[in-house]
Amino acid sequence: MIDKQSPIPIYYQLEEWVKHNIERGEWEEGMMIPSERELAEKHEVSRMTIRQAINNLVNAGYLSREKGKGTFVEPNKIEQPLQGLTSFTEDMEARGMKPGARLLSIGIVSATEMVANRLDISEGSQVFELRRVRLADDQPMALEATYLPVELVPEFSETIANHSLYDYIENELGFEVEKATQSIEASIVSDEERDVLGLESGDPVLLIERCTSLKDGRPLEFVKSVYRADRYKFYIDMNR
Amino acid sequence: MIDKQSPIPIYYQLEEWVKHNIERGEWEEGMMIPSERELAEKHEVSRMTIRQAINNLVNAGYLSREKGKGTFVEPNKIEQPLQGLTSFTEDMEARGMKPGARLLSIGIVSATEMVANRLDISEGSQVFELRRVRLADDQPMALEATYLPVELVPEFSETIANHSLYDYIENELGFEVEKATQSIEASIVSDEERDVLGLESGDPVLLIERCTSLKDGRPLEFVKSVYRADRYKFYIDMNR
DNA sequence: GACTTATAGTGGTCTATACCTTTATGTCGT
DNA sequence: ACGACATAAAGGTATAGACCACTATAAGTC
Repeated sequence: MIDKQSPIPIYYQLEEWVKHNIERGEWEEGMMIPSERELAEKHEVSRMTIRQAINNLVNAGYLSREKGKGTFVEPNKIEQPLQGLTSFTEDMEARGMKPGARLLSIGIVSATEMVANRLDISEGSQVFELRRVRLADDQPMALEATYLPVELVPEFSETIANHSLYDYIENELGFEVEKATQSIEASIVSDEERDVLGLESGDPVLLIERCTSLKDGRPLEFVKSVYRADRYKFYIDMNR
Repeated sequence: MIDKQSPIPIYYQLEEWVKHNIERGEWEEGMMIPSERELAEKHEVSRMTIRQAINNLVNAGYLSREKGKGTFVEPNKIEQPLQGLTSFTEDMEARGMKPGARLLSIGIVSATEMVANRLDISEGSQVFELRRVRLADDQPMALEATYLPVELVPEFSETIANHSLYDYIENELGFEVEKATQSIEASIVSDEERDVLGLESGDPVLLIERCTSLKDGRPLEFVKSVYRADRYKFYIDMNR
């Protein structure tokens, strides 16, 4: 179960073991897990070691502690990881709609001042540009322009663009997506956007900009979206 | 500096001391802080104790560790703690504007269907209603209506309303604010909102709804806001 | 029966120590 | 001058034990 000779830290092995118990339903939601002292004895490790494992799982939201009572399994962490960074596809599926896309253009362009600023590169650098109309249940939902520095994405095709960008980046390129900064504002649809979104002049839209960064801090992606306000509402959960 | 007799945990006192050093500029951004062993000796505590303090600060984003190198001060965490749940006041201050409010109405009303739903109470229940025009640098920024179940807020006055609601709830009433769910959408200003916000017909606005809950799950507050889109942009940071 | 008091079990804090890996630097031999 | 090796210092992991604060329960008292 736990291999003390392994180069993998014991506390990490314990984390995986606990998560396994939760995911396999061995330990049900709301249930009190064995006490730290019990677990320490069972695995023949120090209590501090089991505490380190539990600490990490509490921080990750799998468990919660209650002084004097015990440690308990928190409800459904299944969909929680999506809470933060979701792709359009994930977002639409969560809303029970069929996601889709219509390609407007794809290619390499010179970064405008705005794009260069957001991606922290020099103006005029080459960037991949991907412009799409995003569909929900085959109806236009948003107009989306994605920009990626060419250095980070050696090969880029339409095929890749239509699959999960995050999956491609994390699994194929081995980069770790760390965080994103979004800005959301309201506006009136512009003349160029109007027809492709199927709107009338004066209709409101939601402008969303997103900058995604890698774990090492390098900007990875800049996305500028224009959502139909009559069909899209942005939801966000926050903790104190 | 550190009081070992205090009921406040030593690691927490150390956290405050480190944060103090950072905020006072004693330890500059990017600088390596003294090693764990040095700090442990200086404060006459165990290395594990100083590590607990540093761990918490690393999780909070104040510091970062690099194995074999040292522990370093991360850049500007000044506005970061507000990342999650911010009041209008905190929000405006973070933007470098002077927050203010003009009271429109305050009192107890019967919950409409929408308010009752959000606060998880029966329709027609009594709720506190607080309607204000929110000002930034003395200019109208948003129209805000706040609803609170009467059971949770025994006494409520205009004075309290003008101070920090969260502080009042956490410190005076002893409730712990846990999380909030927000929805954000774009719209066109309505006729009733137009004049009080100083807008013209057809101007875009950002509609924000927020439901705040206590740690025990009970809904605490429902806020419906209408922000001027020309002055307000919503920012949100997310982690994967 | 109702209240108080002990008691055991829980997580929370803290110590002192040991040994590991990673990083940077200096020293020696060539 | 260059490379190989030793060394020091940093954070990372782990131990065994101690005591504290809080919670629930059982035992005792009125």
